[in-house]
Amino acid sequence: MRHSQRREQLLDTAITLFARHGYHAVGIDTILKCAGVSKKTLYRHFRSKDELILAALRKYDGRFRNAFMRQVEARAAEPRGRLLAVFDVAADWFEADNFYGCMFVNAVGEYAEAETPIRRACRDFKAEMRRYIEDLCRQAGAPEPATLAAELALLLEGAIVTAQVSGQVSGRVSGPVAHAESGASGSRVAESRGRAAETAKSAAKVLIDQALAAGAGRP
Amino acid sequence: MRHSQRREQLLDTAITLFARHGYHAVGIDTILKCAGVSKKTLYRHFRSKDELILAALRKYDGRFRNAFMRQVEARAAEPRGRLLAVFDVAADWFEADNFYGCMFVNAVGEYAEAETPIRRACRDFKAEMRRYIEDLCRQAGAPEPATLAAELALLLEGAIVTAQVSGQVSGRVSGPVAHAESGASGSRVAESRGRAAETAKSAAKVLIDQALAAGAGRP
DNA sequence: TGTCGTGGAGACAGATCTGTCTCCTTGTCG
DNA sequence: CGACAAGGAGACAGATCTGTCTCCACGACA
Repeated sequence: MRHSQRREQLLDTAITLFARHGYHAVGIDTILKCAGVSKKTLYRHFRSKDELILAALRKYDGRFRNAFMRQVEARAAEPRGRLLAVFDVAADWFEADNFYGCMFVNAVGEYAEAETPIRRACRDFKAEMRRYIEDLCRQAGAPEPATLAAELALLLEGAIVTAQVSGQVSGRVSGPVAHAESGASGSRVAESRGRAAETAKSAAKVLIDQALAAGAGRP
Repeated sequence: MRHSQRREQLLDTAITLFARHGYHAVGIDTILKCAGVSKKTLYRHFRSKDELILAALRKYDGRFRNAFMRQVEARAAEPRGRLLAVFDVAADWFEADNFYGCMFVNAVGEYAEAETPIRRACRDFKAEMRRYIEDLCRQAGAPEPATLAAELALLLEGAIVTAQVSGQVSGRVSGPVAHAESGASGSRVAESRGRAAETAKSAAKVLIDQALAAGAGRP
């Protein structure tokens, strides 16, 4: 395996484990075992666990935003349609098995103290997402794209958290003991989480229409 | 000190520390030292750390919801005014020094796996908050109080997370080293976090008015 | 005054964590 | 073929974590 391949393997494993279990809860040894990489290799690429976390967040940032935007653009061609498609893409995300909320929000929850690079990475991610929504708002002709974008971003953020907290856990991952009611519960779980996205979408529609109407009524 | 006083002292300390640093990051010994209580006493009251966390969340749940509702009701008498006051109360909360986001959301981030009592406590908290908002929506005469409440709850949730992630850290707590720019930065921080609440409030106004207008136009 | 429950202080076990270091294998390139 | 860098496996140090246990002080009450 090539030098850089190991690095990516390490980061991918770290992303998966941190997303699922949290940051403090996942030890270095666990990541190493899952990635099939030795400790020496890890510390050759990253100076410390914090640096690994930071690199993982950065990689996830790029990958997530890229996929998100591509999916939004695949779903609709018009700016207004794309603004609404944001919430459809979110619904798909929520219904995935490996949905554990927003990695960045969870990271800030664990690294709240002080102004660490980890916090900065999280702020940057949210700012970029907001900027993308703002671009869509501007293309849609909103008179105050920044304001509308801030409102829609709030709805999206709220939907993510609500889907994370309210949705039951997937169950599939919890171990060898099968739950009694785990028959069709998977899809029921997905449905309950997807509802947050639907609610956000219907609220977004109201806000978008109101903003665009206000823009149209102006000289 | 009385038996039950020690228990409450323990819980209050735990709430403060968990909120600020997270759950895995705070060890038992730290809580004991801050609370001025011995290890024996802790394990007399709680079987394990998880049980302490659960008890802390439950106590915080009651205290927070109580204070929140009292403040909302002190700010406005009419149901519609109270729905909006929710976001003013949130703004005050965000601007407090000891604001570190929602304890429950952070808890779910760290205990995502499996269906633990901790997860359940978090879900219950969010459900109760939503129910309170739904009651206000019903009193305000919304034709579909559950739908409007879900939308407003999403906005509130989004504002909490956004205030937590986007807002700089307070600084005051970070140690003996004073930051160079810590002169009036405290209020600037509070202002940046309060903006999320303002955005949510203006969006809420649109959603509420639209819902109430739809209700008035119906037989 | 003697007894008993409560709690403080902390030693201790056993596990786990991060980060370093050694020993050995493997693959690559001159 | 020979040198050398990369990596695997894992021992190790030192810290920290949870949870149990002992020893002792103190106060309430018969």
